[in-house]
Amino acid sequence: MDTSAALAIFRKNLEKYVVFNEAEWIVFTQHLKFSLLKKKHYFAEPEKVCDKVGFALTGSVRYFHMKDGQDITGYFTFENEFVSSYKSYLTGQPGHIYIQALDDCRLITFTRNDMDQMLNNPLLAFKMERFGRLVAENCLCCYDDRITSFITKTPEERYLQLLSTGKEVLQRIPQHYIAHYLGITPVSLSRIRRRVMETVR
Amino acid sequence: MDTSAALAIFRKNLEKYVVFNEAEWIVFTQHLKFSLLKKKHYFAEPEKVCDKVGFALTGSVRYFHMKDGQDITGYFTFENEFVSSYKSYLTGQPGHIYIQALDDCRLITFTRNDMDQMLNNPLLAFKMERFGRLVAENCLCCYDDRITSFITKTPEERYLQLLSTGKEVLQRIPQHYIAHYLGITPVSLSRIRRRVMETVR
DNA sequence: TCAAAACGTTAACATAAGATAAGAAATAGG
DNA sequence: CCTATTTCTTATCTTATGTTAACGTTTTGA
Repeated sequence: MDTSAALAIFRKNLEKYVVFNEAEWIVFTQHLKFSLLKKKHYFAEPEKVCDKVGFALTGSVRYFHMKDGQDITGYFTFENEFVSSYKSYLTGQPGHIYIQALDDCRLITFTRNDMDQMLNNPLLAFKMERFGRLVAENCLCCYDDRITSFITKTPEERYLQLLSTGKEVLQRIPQHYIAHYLGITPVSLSRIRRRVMETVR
Repeated sequence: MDTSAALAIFRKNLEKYVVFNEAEWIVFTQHLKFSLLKKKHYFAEPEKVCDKVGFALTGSVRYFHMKDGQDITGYFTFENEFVSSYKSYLTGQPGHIYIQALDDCRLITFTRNDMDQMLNNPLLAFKMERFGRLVAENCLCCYDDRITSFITKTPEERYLQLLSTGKEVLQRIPQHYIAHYLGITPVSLSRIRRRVMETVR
């Protein structure tokens, strides 16, 4: 995949938020950088400000916390999705999470500074405000669903919900990471799976 | 509190997002309505599209789900905060939650239609895009913290965290509502409180 | 003011989850 | 290809939570 093909894919994926005309796209792309995040390397780390957003052309990442020396996975993103310690990016404050590549990731990135420049560039400002709004709003809806599932569902129900939404993309993810994503221990998820299997039978 | 005093308070509270000049403010306020939501009445209900956002001048509201005939509280907001079934407002799809007044609430409201008009009004569009973005981003940070607490903390730790953030405003809220907000049952919260008391002693 | 409803605690019991450890299976990486 | 690591399951034990019900207290609303 060459640079222009990658940009075309990125542009296509942005269309659910905003559509750039040619002039805008030229300026926008001047703020983009390509990078490779190799497997097990970190996109973000605690105590550090995450001043950038990435878009994964290929590869996937894992978001995790460290608590009492234990690594607790909170989220994943996959190809054609954004990657960032979003809260840190937004606030400019140090984040609390690790973001680690599960595979080699080909990324398109822009920094907070780039975004601020674009927000101050009359040619792009309006569209970037809208872009930022729509991304945040979209993200908010996902967060809302997730909080609701913690409030109203049991771990078993959350697991069944995850199965039913059938993100086959989760197939690749080790099960103990998924357990923490569901708010339980790997051992507990293993038991839930057995329970579910026996019930279905 | 008369109308102009109420508007002044609203304006002041919006300043953490955007600052309106006089011309903008005049247009903006033309889209606002005042209303009274009486105690126990609903601002939003499941199956209905919530097409508006409120700002509570006075009063507080409770957000809850119904599951198997049981009422499960997910959130609260208080005076000088926004009220909305935000996801429903954003998507235009029917919501899943009840929003019920805990006290009589004096509200300033605007509809989604009003917002869309303002987003299409050159005088206001840019500022409203930014407003929408900053509100969503701010909300996102709160949601992020909450999800993190479900992933990384025990119910007891979540309760202690809630105490320490010392929102005295929660003092007014019945404890069984807070239990569900923390993702546990009222009986369990009562036991946690006893445990904590005994430990402190 | 008074009866009804809501609220918080406690108890008893059943169930599920956490912690730890062990072992088998799958995977990774040289 | 082979070893080291990772991953998943299972077992045991402990602890926390859910469920239900009872009781006393407080609050509400007519």
